[in-house]
Amino acid sequence: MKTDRELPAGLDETMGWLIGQVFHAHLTCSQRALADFPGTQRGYMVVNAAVNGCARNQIDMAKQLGLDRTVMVYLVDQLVAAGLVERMPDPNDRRSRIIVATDQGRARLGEATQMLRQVDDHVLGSLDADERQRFRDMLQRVTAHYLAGGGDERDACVVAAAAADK
Amino acid sequence: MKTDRELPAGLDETMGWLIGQVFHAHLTCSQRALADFPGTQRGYMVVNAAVNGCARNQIDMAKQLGLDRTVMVYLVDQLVAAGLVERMPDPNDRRSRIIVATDQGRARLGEATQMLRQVDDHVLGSLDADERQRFRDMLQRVTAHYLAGGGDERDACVVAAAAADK
DNA sequence: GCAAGATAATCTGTAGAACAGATTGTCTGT
DNA sequence: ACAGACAATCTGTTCTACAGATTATCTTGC
Repeated sequence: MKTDRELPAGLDETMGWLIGQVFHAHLTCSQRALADFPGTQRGYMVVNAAVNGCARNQIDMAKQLGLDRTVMVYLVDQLVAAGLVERMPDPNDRRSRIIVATDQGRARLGEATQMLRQVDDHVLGSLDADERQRFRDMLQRVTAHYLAGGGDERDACVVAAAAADK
Repeated sequence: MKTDRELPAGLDETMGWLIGQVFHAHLTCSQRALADFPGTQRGYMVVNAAVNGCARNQIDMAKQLGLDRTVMVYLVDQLVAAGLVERMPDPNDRRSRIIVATDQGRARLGEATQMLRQVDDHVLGSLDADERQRFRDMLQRVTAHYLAGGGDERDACVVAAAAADK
């Protein structure tokens, strides 16, 4: 009754398409959930990183989050304007600005995190609790493995190898 | 020795970030694999759909693949120029063009599919064969569930519900 | 102590993609 | 035959990411 729209023939076996669909589903859904959060998903990431305090400065944070340094500028601008974070001058290096979360930022982050949890439950609605845990676990391992391998850099050789045997 | 780059604190629990990382990993890797495939991933999707012949015309195919109709135009343009597909006039409706794959298109699709399989193996390298199968299965179920629910449309209510209890 | 190079943040300009809207040719129903 | 709908295309606008230059600051070598 619901499955009048089926998976496109052939594509349902394509891993890239499947991942893309799930990504898109989660993206659009969380986009709405974070609609009035400055910078939406990326803003959330920055505030989260600020709360955890695991970055020495803007560029360092940008690298950790996989953002462009120039994007970071107006992203932090928005968050500062909304009062969620502050640019603290680094006493040890006057070039650097340390991004610290305000109390309000901490509070908004908590709310947003709860809403995102509901998004997770919605998007992964067809998996039971046990499967969800396994799914998350697999994602973590794949991500860790990818980042450990240096991100994009190593991919080239794989492609070269694949192109070789033709 | 490899894990000098760890998962950012806090974010590693965020489902959206994890999915995004895996998506990005697969995207960039398959982008290189399909570098000389006209239209890269999207071109691949179109040729695949053309081979399966499950679309009545361009717009229908665009809908099935989740592409914009105007994007479809220059995407098919590229593929025609490369000789992978042809725009056949629909004898029943002269407005429509049926997208059919050429022999060359079929061949290139086969090659590309093989390369993408190697990309899958590379990106999911940290999962064993059994886990990979379960992972793909979960993705299929989540995607089917999402598409069956009408894609984006239904998401709004979830967000509304989440926003309500504050 | 100071010139030379590196680095953090910012600003500017540009290239590319996505999308809305108008246009042309065609179909369908009355 | 005429009005409205639809397929494909074209045009123009908007938005975003990114490269490159700029300014202020730090570090190093002499």
